[in-house]
Amino acid sequence: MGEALTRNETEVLALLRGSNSPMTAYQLIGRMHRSGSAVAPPTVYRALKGLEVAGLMKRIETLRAWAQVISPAPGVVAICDDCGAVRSVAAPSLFESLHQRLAAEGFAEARHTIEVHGRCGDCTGGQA
Amino acid sequence: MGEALTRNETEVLALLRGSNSPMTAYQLIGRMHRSGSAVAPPTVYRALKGLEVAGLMKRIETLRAWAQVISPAPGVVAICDDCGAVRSVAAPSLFESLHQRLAAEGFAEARHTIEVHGRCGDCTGGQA
DNA sequence: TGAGTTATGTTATACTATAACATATATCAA
DNA sequence: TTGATATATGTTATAGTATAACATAACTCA
Repeated sequence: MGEALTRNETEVLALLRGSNSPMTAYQLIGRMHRSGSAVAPPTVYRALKGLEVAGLMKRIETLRAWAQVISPAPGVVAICDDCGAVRSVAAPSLFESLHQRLAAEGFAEARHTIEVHGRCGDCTGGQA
Repeated sequence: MGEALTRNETEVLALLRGSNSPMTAYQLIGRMHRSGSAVAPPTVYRALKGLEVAGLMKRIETLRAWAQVISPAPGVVAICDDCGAVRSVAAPSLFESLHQRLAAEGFAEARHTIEVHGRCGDCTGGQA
């Protein structure tokens, strides 16, 4: 467990850590070019995949972009359409009730994607 | 309300109705070509957008494909990885608890995407 | 040494989606 | 009937996202 990251994975992770919001694969490629690593798409897609498997990143499906996420386990991804920030929020009871609901339909879950767009607390200034 | 569908929208909807599983935009284009309408991508993307606005279809983000959906309101999309079938399941209490959970974080929701992959009842043969 | 494995590099191409502009068709008021 | 407006469609080109396939390097360890 906890495999060491490769050189490319480390570089991609650092870029995403330094970004407040998700980046597309091609934004990452652009950044890497500017910083001297002239990588091709497969390089960054490989790194993204490795980081995803390691649980360090997620593809944000609704943005077709990639974000570093902290949360382990399945979480709810909250995406601020204002500042771009992405947070993964734990919600075990929610997943439990989702499980109940789907089991009632005879559906056996394997993988969840829950993304919510809106405005984060910082951007609403408190008035949700 | 209930605007009439355009010719292209009608054709795209008919194709999706006839399909058990979601189709990509380019699969739709291919089908339409074979049936005599030599449409270009913007044509089908426009139709898809119109149908989505009308609440008749959804883009399945995790599949990058489009599916006819019945359910009104926000629902949970259950996708069978075996047979490809997509169902939209109502789950009002789930959305309510999701709302509570996010409000507690100061997050003001605007739009949800909930997609669950797994195996449907037909494919598990009952044993979930 | 050399066989196996993992990471990387490289080229090309597939797949998904939209911009921008052109044309047609419908509606309706003057 | 004309023309103003709006809506639908067509057309060409291109942007943006992702992977296949093959080549090379580097590492490990029997």
